[in-house]
Amino acid sequence: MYEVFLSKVNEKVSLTPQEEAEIIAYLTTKTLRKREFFLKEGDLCRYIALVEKGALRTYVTDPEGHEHITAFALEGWSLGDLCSFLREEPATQNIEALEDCELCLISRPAHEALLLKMPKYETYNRILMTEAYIALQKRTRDMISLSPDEQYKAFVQVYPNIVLRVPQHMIASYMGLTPETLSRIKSRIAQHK
Amino acid sequence: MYEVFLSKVNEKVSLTPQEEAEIIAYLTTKTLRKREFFLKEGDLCRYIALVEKGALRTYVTDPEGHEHITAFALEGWSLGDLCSFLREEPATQNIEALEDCELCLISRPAHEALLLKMPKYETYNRILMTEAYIALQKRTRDMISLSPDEQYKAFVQVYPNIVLRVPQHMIASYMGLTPETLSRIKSRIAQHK
DNA sequence: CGATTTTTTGAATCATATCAACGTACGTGG
DNA sequence: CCACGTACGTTGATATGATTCAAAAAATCG
Repeated sequence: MYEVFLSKVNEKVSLTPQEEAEIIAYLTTKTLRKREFFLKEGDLCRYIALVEKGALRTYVTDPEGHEHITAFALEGWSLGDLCSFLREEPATQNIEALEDCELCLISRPAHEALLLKMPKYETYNRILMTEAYIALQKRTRDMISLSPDEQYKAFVQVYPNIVLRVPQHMIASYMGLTPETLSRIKSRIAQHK
Repeated sequence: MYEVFLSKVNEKVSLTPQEEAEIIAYLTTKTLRKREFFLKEGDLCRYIALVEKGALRTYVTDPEGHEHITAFALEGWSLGDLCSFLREEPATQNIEALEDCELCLISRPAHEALLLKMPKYETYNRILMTEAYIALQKRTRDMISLSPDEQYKAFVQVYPNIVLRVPQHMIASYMGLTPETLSRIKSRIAQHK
Protein backbone atom coordinates (compact mmCIF):
# COMPACT_ATOMS: atom_id res chain seq x y z
CA MET A 1 0.00 0.00 0.00
CA TYR A 2 2.88 2.42 0.59
CA GLU A 3 5.21 1.19 -2.14
CA VAL A 4 4.96 4.24 -4.34
CA PHE A 5 5.34 6.62 -1.42
CA LEU A 6 8.42 4.82 -0.11
CA SER A 7 10.04 4.62 -3.50
CA LYS A 8 9.50 8.38 -3.95
CA VAL A 9 11.06 9.15 -0.59
CA ASN A 10 13.94 6.76 -1.23
CA GLU A 11 14.68 8.54 -4.50
CA LYS A 12 15.63 11.61 -2.49
CA VAL A 13 16.89 10.28 0.86
CA SER A 14 17.59 6.60 1.35
CA LEU A 15 15.81 5.11 4.31
CA THR A 16 16.58 2.03 6.34
CA PRO A 17 13.74 -0.48 6.68
CA GLN A 18 13.39 0.73 10.24
CA GLU A 19 13.01 4.34 9.16
CA GLU A 20 10.50 3.30 6.52
CA ALA A 21 8.40 1.67 9.21
CA GLU A 22 8.74 4.73 11.38
CA ILE A 23 7.36 7.02 8.71
CA ILE A 24 4.58 4.68 7.71
CA ALA A 25 3.34 4.66 11.28
CA TYR A 26 2.37 8.30 10.71
CA LEU A 27 0.53 7.74 7.45
CA THR A 28 -3.02 6.78 6.64
CA THR A 29 -4.61 5.75 3.38
CA LYS A 30 -7.72 6.74 1.54
CA THR A 31 -9.50 5.54 -1.54
CA LEU A 32 -11.57 7.77 -3.80
CA ARG A 33 -13.93 6.79 -6.51
CA LYS A 34 -13.99 8.57 -9.85
CA ARG A 35 -15.59 12.03 -9.44
CA GLU A 36 -15.15 12.06 -5.68
CA PHE A 37 -13.34 15.04 -4.20
CA PHE A 38 -10.21 14.97 -2.09
CA LEU A 39 -10.63 18.68 -1.34
CA LYS A 40 -13.18 21.40 -2.02
CA GLU A 41 -12.42 25.09 -1.89
CA GLY A 42 -13.45 26.64 1.39
CA ASP A 43 -12.61 23.50 3.32
CA LEU A 44 -9.45 23.14 5.34
CA CYS A 45 -6.82 20.97 3.67
CA ARG A 46 -6.01 18.55 6.50
CA TYR A 47 -3.78 16.20 4.54
CA ILE A 48 -1.09 16.17 1.93
CA ALA A 49 -1.62 13.19 -0.33
CA LEU A 50 0.63 11.08 -2.47
CA VAL A 51 -1.00 9.18 -5.30
CA GLU A 52 -0.43 5.43 -5.03
CA LYS A 53 -2.82 4.72 -7.84
CA GLY A 54 -5.17 6.71 -10.05
CA ALA A 55 -5.36 10.21 -11.49
CA LEU A 56 -6.66 13.51 -10.11
CA ARG A 57 -7.03 17.09 -11.18
CA THR A 58 -6.64 20.30 -9.20
CA TYR A 59 -8.66 23.31 -10.30
CA VAL A 60 -9.60 26.77 -9.12
CA THR A 61 -12.68 28.82 -9.94
CA ASP A 62 -12.37 32.40 -11.14
CA PRO A 63 -14.58 35.37 -10.17
CA GLU A 64 -17.03 34.47 -12.98
CA GLY A 65 -17.31 30.91 -11.73
CA HIS A 66 -15.30 29.25 -14.49
CA GLU A 67 -13.03 26.34 -13.62
CA HIS A 68 -9.33 26.40 -14.46
CA ILE A 69 -7.28 23.26 -14.04
CA THR A 70 -3.93 24.08 -12.47
CA ALA A 71 -2.47 20.60 -12.10
CA PHE A 72 -2.88 16.92 -12.76
CA ALA A 73 -1.51 14.18 -10.53
CA LEU A 74 -0.72 10.59 -11.41
CA GLU A 75 1.02 7.83 -9.47
CA GLY A 76 3.89 9.11 -7.35
CA TRP A 77 2.83 12.76 -7.40
CA SER A 78 2.00 14.73 -4.30
CA LEU A 79 -0.96 17.01 -3.94
CA GLY A 80 -2.91 19.17 -1.60
CA ASP A 81 -3.50 22.88 -1.03
CA LEU A 82 -0.17 23.61 0.62
CA CYS A 83 -1.19 27.09 1.65
CA SER A 84 -4.30 25.78 3.42
CA PHE A 85 -2.44 22.84 4.92
CA LEU A 86 0.38 24.89 6.43
CA ARG A 87 -1.41 28.08 7.36
CA GLU A 88 -4.77 26.53 8.24
CA GLU A 89 -6.62 28.82 5.87
CA PRO A 90 -9.63 27.78 3.77
CA ALA A 91 -8.51 26.03 0.60
CA THR A 92 -8.77 27.86 -2.72
CA GLN A 93 -8.22 24.71 -4.74
CA ASN A 94 -10.49 21.81 -5.59
CA ILE A 95 -9.07 18.34 -6.05
CA GLU A 96 -11.15 15.71 -7.79
CA ALA A 97 -10.47 12.09 -8.72
CA LEU A 98 -10.50 11.44 -12.46
CA GLU A 99 -10.21 7.70 -11.87
CA ASP A 100 -10.63 5.48 -8.84
CA CYS A 101 -7.69 6.39 -6.62
CA GLU A 102 -5.59 5.15 -3.75
CA LEU A 103 -3.86 7.87 -1.79
CA CYS A 104 -1.56 7.87 1.17
CA LEU A 105 -2.07 10.77 3.49
CA ILE A 106 -0.05 12.69 6.00
CA SER A 107 -1.81 14.95 8.46
CA ARG A 108 -0.48 18.27 9.71
CA PRO A 109 0.36 16.91 13.20
CA ALA A 110 2.10 13.90 11.65
CA HIS A 111 4.02 16.22 9.32
CA GLU A 112 5.17 18.41 12.21
CA ALA A 113 6.10 15.41 14.34
CA LEU A 114 8.16 13.86 11.57
CA LEU A 115 9.94 17.14 10.84
CA LEU A 116 11.07 17.27 14.47
CA LYS A 117 11.83 13.60 14.86
CA MET A 118 13.51 12.63 11.64
CA PRO A 119 16.02 14.87 9.87
CA LYS A 120 15.72 12.79 6.72
CA TYR A 121 12.05 13.68 6.53
CA GLU A 122 12.95 17.34 6.58
CA THR A 123 15.53 16.75 3.88
CA TYR A 124 12.94 14.92 1.81
CA ASN A 125 10.59 17.86 2.17
CA ARG A 126 13.25 20.39 1.26
CA ILE A 127 14.12 18.48 -1.90
CA LEU A 128 10.47 17.86 -2.75
CA MET A 129 9.60 21.54 -2.44
CA THR A 130 12.68 22.59 -4.38
CA GLU A 131 11.81 20.27 -7.24
CA ALA A 132 8.19 21.36 -7.19
CA TYR A 133 9.31 24.96 -7.36
CA ILE A 134 11.65 24.31 -10.27
CA ALA A 135 8.92 22.43 -12.15
CA LEU A 136 6.37 25.18 -11.59
CA GLN A 137 8.88 27.80 -12.65
CA LYS A 138 9.46 25.89 -15.85
CA ARG A 139 5.73 25.67 -16.47
CA THR A 140 5.30 29.39 -15.90
CA ARG A 141 8.15 30.11 -18.28
CA ASP A 142 6.58 27.96 -20.98
CA MET A 143 3.19 29.59 -20.55
CA ILE A 144 4.73 33.02 -21.02
CA SER A 145 7.23 32.35 -23.73
CA LEU A 146 5.85 29.59 -25.95
CA SER A 147 3.09 29.75 -28.54
CA PRO A 148 0.10 27.53 -27.78
CA ASP A 149 1.24 25.10 -30.48
CA GLU A 150 4.69 24.74 -28.98
CA GLN A 151 3.22 24.54 -25.51
CA TYR A 152 0.98 21.66 -26.47
CA LYS A 153 3.79 19.83 -28.21
CA ALA A 154 5.94 20.23 -25.10
CA PHE A 155 3.09 18.98 -22.92
CA VAL A 156 2.64 15.85 -24.99
CA GLN A 157 6.40 15.26 -24.88
CA VAL A 158 6.70 15.66 -21.13
CA TYR A 159 3.42 14.06 -20.04
CA PRO A 160 2.38 11.52 -22.65
CA ASN A 161 0.65 9.46 -19.96
CA ILE A 162 -1.57 12.38 -18.96
CA VAL A 163 -2.59 12.87 -22.57
CA LEU A 164 -3.66 9.23 -22.67
CA ARG A 165 -5.63 9.23 -19.45
CA VAL A 166 -7.25 12.66 -19.33
CA PRO A 167 -9.97 14.08 -21.61
CA GLN A 168 -8.73 16.68 -24.05
CA HIS A 169 -10.95 19.49 -22.81
CA MET A 170 -9.22 19.22 -19.42
CA ILE A 171 -5.84 19.62 -21.04
CA ALA A 172 -7.25 22.68 -22.79
CA SER A 173 -8.32 24.06 -19.42
CA TYR A 174 -4.85 23.36 -18.02
CA MET A 175 -3.33 25.28 -20.90
CA GLY A 176 -5.72 28.20 -20.47
CA LEU A 177 -7.51 27.58 -23.77
CA THR A 178 -11.04 26.68 -24.80
CA PRO A 179 -11.62 23.09 -25.94
CA GLU A 180 -12.38 24.39 -29.43
CA THR A 181 -9.05 26.18 -29.67
CA LEU A 182 -7.07 23.15 -28.56
CA SER A 183 -8.90 21.04 -31.09
CA ARG A 184 -7.87 23.48 -33.83
CA ILE A 185 -4.30 23.57 -32.56
CA LYS A 186 -4.13 19.81 -32.78
CA SER A 187 -5.32 19.73 -36.37
CA ARG A 188 -2.91 22.55 -37.20
CA ILE A 189 -0.03 20.53 -35.77
CA ALA A 190 -1.20 17.41 -37.63
CA GLN A 191 -1.15 19.40 -40.91
CA HIS A 192 2.39 20.61 -40.55
CA LYS A 193 3.99 17.20 -40.35
CA MET B 1 26.46 44.16 5.19
CA TYR B 2 24.51 41.02 6.08
CA GLU B 3 21.70 42.66 8.05
CA VAL B 4 18.96 41.94 5.55
CA PHE B 5 20.11 38.37 5.03
CA LEU B 6 20.22 37.65 8.75
CA SER B 7 16.87 39.21 9.43
CA LYS B 8 15.33 37.08 6.66
CA VAL B 9 16.83 33.89 8.10
CA ASN B 10 15.80 34.86 11.61
CA GLU B 11 12.22 35.31 10.43
CA LYS B 12 12.10 31.57 9.73
CA VAL B 13 14.55 30.00 12.21
CA SER B 14 16.00 32.02 15.05
CA LEU B 15 19.75 31.96 15.20
CA THR B 16 22.12 32.58 18.09
CA PRO B 17 24.79 35.23 17.47
CA GLN B 18 27.23 32.38 17.22
CA GLU B 19 25.21 30.63 14.53
CA GLU B 20 24.87 33.92 12.69
CA ALA B 21 28.64 34.24 12.61
CA GLU B 22 28.95 30.66 11.47
CA ILE B 23 26.71 31.19 8.46
CA ILE B 24 28.27 34.50 7.52
CA ALA B 25 31.65 32.82 7.32
CA TYR B 26 30.30 30.99 4.27
CA LEU B 27 28.94 34.05 2.50
CA THR B 28 30.49 36.57 0.17
CA THR B 29 29.20 39.87 -1.13
CA LYS B 30 28.99 41.47 -4.50
CA THR B 31 27.97 44.86 -5.79
CA LEU B 32 26.43 45.44 -9.18
CA ARG B 33 25.91 48.67 -10.98
CA LYS B 34 22.69 49.45 -12.80
CA ARG B 35 22.48 47.42 -16.04
CA GLU B 36 25.14 44.95 -14.91
CA PHE B 37 24.19 41.28 -15.02
CA PHE B 38 24.26 38.86 -12.12
CA LEU B 39 23.63 35.97 -14.52
CA LYS B 40 23.36 35.46 -18.27
CA GLU B 41 21.66 32.51 -19.88
CA GLY B 42 24.10 29.83 -20.91
CA ASP B 43 26.38 30.55 -17.96
CA LEU B 44 26.45 28.39 -14.89
CA CYS B 45 24.67 29.89 -11.91
CA ARG B 46 27.36 29.59 -9.26
CA TYR B 47 25.62 31.54 -6.52
CA ILE B 48 22.26 32.11 -4.97
CA ALA B 49 21.93 35.76 -4.06
CA LEU B 50 19.96 37.67 -1.48
CA VAL B 51 19.35 41.33 -2.19
CA GLU B 52 20.70 43.56 0.56
CA LYS B 53 20.02 46.69 -1.45
CA GLY B 54 18.74 47.51 -4.91
CA ALA B 55 16.40 45.99 -7.47
CA LEU B 56 16.83 43.36 -10.16
CA ARG B 57 14.84 41.64 -12.85
CA THR B 58 14.92 38.06 -14.06
CA TYR B 59 13.96 37.38 -17.64
CA VAL B 60 14.00 34.61 -20.21
CA THR B 61 14.15 34.87 -24.00
CA ASP B 62 11.69 32.96 -26.17
CA PRO B 63 12.44 31.15 -29.44
CA GLU B 64 11.86 34.41 -31.38
CA GLY B 65 14.33 36.27 -29.19
CA HIS B 66 11.82 38.33 -27.23
CA GLU B 67 12.45 38.95 -23.53
CA HIS B 68 9.89 37.98 -20.89
CA ILE B 69 10.38 39.13 -17.33
CA THR B 70 9.57 36.33 -14.92
CA ALA B 71 10.45 37.99 -11.63
CA PHE B 72 11.56 41.12 -9.86
CA ALA B 73 13.63 41.17 -6.70
CA LEU B 74 13.94 43.91 -4.10
CA GLU B 75 15.63 44.02 -0.69
CA GLY B 76 15.29 40.73 1.18
CA TRP B 77 14.39 38.63 -1.84
CA SER B 78 16.44 35.70 -3.00
CA LEU B 79 17.34 35.02 -6.59
CA GLY B 80 19.31 32.83 -8.92
CA ASP B 81 18.60 30.14 -11.48
CA LEU B 82 17.90 27.35 -9.02
CA CYS B 83 17.88 24.69 -11.67
CA SER B 84 21.32 25.72 -12.93
CA PHE B 85 22.67 26.16 -9.39
CA LEU B 86 21.60 22.74 -8.14
CA ARG B 87 22.00 20.62 -11.24
CA GLU B 88 24.99 22.46 -12.70
CA GLU B 89 23.23 23.00 -16.01
CA PRO B 90 23.56 26.14 -18.15
CA ALA B 91 21.21 28.85 -16.90
CA THR B 92 18.08 29.67 -18.89
CA GLN B 93 17.46 32.88 -16.99
CA ASN B 94 19.07 36.30 -17.19
CA ILE B 95 19.33 38.46 -14.08
CA GLU B 96 20.06 42.14 -14.46
CA ALA B 97 20.41 44.97 -11.94
CA LEU B 98 17.78 47.69 -12.38
CA GLU B 99 19.52 49.84 -9.77
CA ASP B 100 22.94 49.73 -8.12
CA CYS B 101 22.80 46.62 -5.94
CA GLU B 102 24.42 44.96 -2.98
CA LEU B 103 24.01 41.20 -2.88
CA CYS B 104 25.12 38.55 -0.50
CA LEU B 105 26.05 35.31 -2.16
CA ILE B 106 26.21 31.69 -1.23
CA SER B 107 28.13 29.31 -3.45
CA ARG B 108 27.13 25.73 -4.15
CA PRO B 109 29.91 24.24 -1.96
CA ALA B 110 28.99 26.61 0.87
CA HIS B 111 25.34 25.66 0.46
CA GLU B 112 26.11 21.96 0.64
CA ALA B 113 28.44 22.40 3.59
CA LEU B 114 25.86 24.36 5.55
CA LEU B 115 23.14 21.83 4.79
CA LEU B 116 25.30 19.13 6.34
CA LYS B 117 26.62 21.16 9.20
CA MET B 118 23.66 23.15 10.42
CA PRO B 119 20.16 21.67 10.63
CA LYS B 120 18.69 25.15 11.00
CA TYR B 121 20.08 26.05 7.60
CA GLU B 122 18.24 23.12 6.09
CA THR B 123 15.06 24.16 7.88
CA TYR B 124 15.51 27.70 6.58
CA ASN B 125 15.84 26.33 3.06
CA ARG B 126 12.81 24.09 3.39
CA ILE B 127 10.67 26.99 4.55
CA LEU B 128 12.10 29.34 1.93
CA MET B 129 11.36 26.91 -0.88
CA THR B 130 7.90 26.17 0.46
CA GLU B 131 7.03 29.85 0.59
CA ALA B 132 8.50 30.45 -2.85
CA TYR B 133 6.39 27.60 -4.19
CA ILE B 134 3.21 28.92 -2.60
CA ALA B 135 3.88 32.40 -3.95
CA LEU B 136 4.55 31.13 -7.46
CA GLN B 137 1.45 28.97 -7.33
CA LYS B 138 -0.59 32.01 -6.39
CA ARG B 139 0.92 33.98 -9.25
CA THR B 140 0.16 31.20 -11.72
CA ARG B 141 -3.40 31.05 -10.46
CA ASP B 142 -3.85 34.78 -10.92
CA MET B 143 -2.41 34.67 -14.43
CA ILE B 144 -4.88 31.98 -15.40
CA SER B 145 -8.01 33.13 -13.65
CA LEU B 146 -7.94 36.92 -13.51
CA SER B 147 -8.57 39.42 -16.29
CA PRO B 148 -5.59 41.65 -17.10
CA ASP B 149 -7.32 44.55 -15.35
CA GLU B 150 -7.80 42.60 -12.14
CA GLN B 151 -4.31 41.19 -12.42
CA TYR B 152 -2.78 44.63 -12.63
CA LYS B 153 -4.86 45.90 -9.71
CA ALA B 154 -3.73 42.91 -7.65
CA PHE B 155 -0.11 43.55 -8.62
CA VAL B 156 -0.25 47.18 -7.52
CA GLN B 157 -1.86 46.08 -4.25
CA VAL B 158 0.72 43.42 -3.45
CA TYR B 159 3.85 45.11 -4.79
CA PRO B 160 3.35 48.88 -4.60
CA ASN B 161 7.09 49.34 -4.15
CA ILE B 162 7.88 47.55 -7.40
CA VAL B 163 5.45 49.78 -9.26
CA LEU B 164 7.30 52.80 -7.90
CA ARG B 165 10.78 51.60 -8.76
CA VAL B 166 10.36 49.74 -12.04
CA PRO B 167 9.43 51.13 -15.48
CA GLN B 168 5.92 50.30 -16.57
CA HIS B 169 6.91 48.45 -19.72
CA MET B 170 8.76 45.94 -17.54
CA ILE B 171 5.65 45.33 -15.50
CA ALA B 172 3.83 44.79 -18.79
CA SER B 173 6.45 42.21 -19.73
CA TYR B 174 6.04 40.53 -16.34
CA MET B 175 2.30 40.34 -16.93
CA GLY B 176 2.73 38.95 -20.42
CA LEU B 177 1.36 42.06 -22.14
CA THR B 178 2.72 44.66 -24.52
CA PRO B 179 3.50 48.09 -23.05
CA GLU B 180 0.70 49.56 -25.17
CA THR B 181 -1.85 47.18 -23.75
CA LEU B 182 -0.85 47.88 -20.15
CA SER B 183 -1.06 51.59 -20.83
CA ARG B 184 -4.61 51.15 -22.09
CA ILE B 185 -5.51 48.97 -19.12
CA LYS B 186 -4.32 51.68 -16.77
CA SER B 187 -6.41 54.37 -18.43
CA ARG B 188 -9.39 52.00 -18.42
CA ILE B 189 -8.98 51.45 -14.69
CA ALA B 190 -8.59 55.18 -14.10
CA GLN B 191 -11.88 55.80 -15.96
CA HIS B 192 -13.91 53.40 -13.90
CA LYS B 193 -13.25 55.05 -10.55
C1' DC C 1 18.94 72.35 -22.16
C1' DG C 2 19.27 68.56 -25.49
C1' DA C 3 19.12 63.55 -26.02
C1' DT C 4 17.20 59.38 -24.84
C1' DT C 5 13.88 56.61 -22.72
C1' DT C 6 9.27 55.85 -21.51
C1' DT C 7 4.41 56.32 -22.01
C1' DT C 8 0.39 57.33 -24.56
C1' DT C 9 -2.72 57.32 -28.55
C1' DG C 10 -4.58 55.74 -33.05
C1' DA C 11 -5.59 52.45 -36.88
C1' DA C 12 -5.09 47.94 -38.99
C1' DT C 13 -4.35 43.11 -38.24
C1' DC C 14 -4.37 38.72 -36.09
C1' DA C 15 -5.61 35.11 -32.74
C1' DT C 16 -8.64 33.32 -29.55
C1' DA C 17 -13.28 33.25 -27.53
C1' DT C 18 -17.92 32.57 -28.18
C1' DC C 19 -22.05 30.63 -29.99
C1' DA C 20 -24.10 27.06 -32.47
C1' DA C 21 -24.48 22.81 -34.85
C1' DC C 22 -22.98 18.34 -35.94
C1' DG C 23 -20.54 13.79 -35.54
C1' DT C 24 -18.86 10.14 -32.72
C1' DA C 25 -18.09 6.97 -29.01
C1' DC C 26 -19.54 4.90 -24.88
C1' DG C 27 -22.43 2.86 -21.44
C1' DT C 28 -26.98 1.85 -19.61
C1' DG C 29 -31.52 0.30 -19.35
C1' DG C 30 -35.31 -1.45 -21.94
C1' DC D 1 -28.89 -6.83 -28.37
C1' DC D 2 -30.48 -2.65 -29.66
C1' DA D 3 -31.80 2.20 -28.75
C1' DC D 4 -31.19 6.02 -26.39
C1' DG D 5 -28.81 9.49 -23.68
C1' DT D 6 -24.73 11.66 -22.33
C1' DA D 7 -20.17 13.23 -22.77
C1' DC D 8 -16.65 14.45 -25.84
C1' DG D 9 -14.55 16.25 -29.93
C1' DT D 10 -14.77 18.77 -34.25
C1' DT D 11 -16.05 22.41 -37.46
C1' DG D 12 -17.92 26.92 -39.00
C1' DA D 13 -19.25 31.98 -38.52
C1' DT D 14 -18.84 35.93 -35.88
C1' DA D 15 -17.21 38.98 -32.19
C1' DT D 16 -13.95 40.49 -29.01
C1' DG D 17 -9.63 41.81 -27.34
C1' DA D 18 -4.66 42.05 -27.74
C1' DT D 19 -0.86 42.83 -30.90
C1' DT D 20 1.54 45.39 -34.14
C1' DC D 21 3.16 49.39 -36.40
C1' DA D 22 3.56 54.21 -36.37
C1' DA D 23 3.88 58.57 -34.32
C1' DA D 24 3.45 61.97 -30.86
C1' DA D 25 3.69 63.42 -26.06
C1' DA D 26 5.85 63.18 -21.60
C1' DA D 27 9.41 62.19 -18.42
C1' DT D 28 14.23 61.37 -17.18
C1' DC D 29 19.19 61.90 -17.34
C1' DG D 30 23.58 63.75 -18.28
